[in-house]
Amino acid sequence: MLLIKSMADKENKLKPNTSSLEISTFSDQIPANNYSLSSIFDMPTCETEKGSSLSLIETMFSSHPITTPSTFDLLQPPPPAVPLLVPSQIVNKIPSSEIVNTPNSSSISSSSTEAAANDDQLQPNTQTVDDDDQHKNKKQLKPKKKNQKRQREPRFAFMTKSEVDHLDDGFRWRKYGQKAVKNSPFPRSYYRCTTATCGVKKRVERSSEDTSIVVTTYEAEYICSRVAFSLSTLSMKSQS
DNA sequence: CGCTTTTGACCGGCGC
DNA sequence: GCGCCGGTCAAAAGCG
Repeated sequence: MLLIKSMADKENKLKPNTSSLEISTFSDQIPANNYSLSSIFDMPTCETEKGSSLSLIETMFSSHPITTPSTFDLLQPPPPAVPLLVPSQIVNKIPSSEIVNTPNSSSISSSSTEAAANDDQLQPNTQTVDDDDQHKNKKQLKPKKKNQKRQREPRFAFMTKSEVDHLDDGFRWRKYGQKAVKNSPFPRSYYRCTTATCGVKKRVERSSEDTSIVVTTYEAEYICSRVAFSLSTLSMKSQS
């Protein structure tokens, strides 16, 4: 779990002189009082399973190649940053049902996106696309998948105190949807990573309980790791 | 022109 | 079966 607070002035996208970021990553399997990062030299981690965590270095260079420019290249010279612990109360505000991270979740063979892609590959494409097909309604465009319970990808959320909803986390994202959230005046935005080989999705919504907090939920652990790493890097650079 | 955002419709799971 | 809700699609509009 990474818990960082940084006094940030995130490039031009953020209002200057305003941003105080509190970022936390967590899963619902992690006790609320189980924080780490007591100093900037501690390697922040993304908790994956109960009692285990991956070092960011391990996850960054493991089996998930990223071909994008590195996060370090994309990030601007950091402003002074001060890491500190985030109260566990804030972390607990996220409904646990939203952060799915079962003990077996890390061993799920394919993500929801990948599963969908695999399913598409498995299904023979017997239809030929012509002009008429394009005028068919959406029900016909999508083949139904029966008796396949969709497995949800484990999610990892960052809680960020910021006036800006969509923070620059070093990846390129394309918004593909926005929905009103029940019991919240703020909409939830859905983003898909547009980087090659990166099919990760994320959701961004502002907390209705604390409107200064933006909750960004990633559907891939290694994204979480890289975001955490980039943030910790910002912190370390600012100290030197 | 290519990429991103917007937005209404659609889909599937779930509870009643 | 029906309605609700979260998530996704895709056409149109916007933008650099």
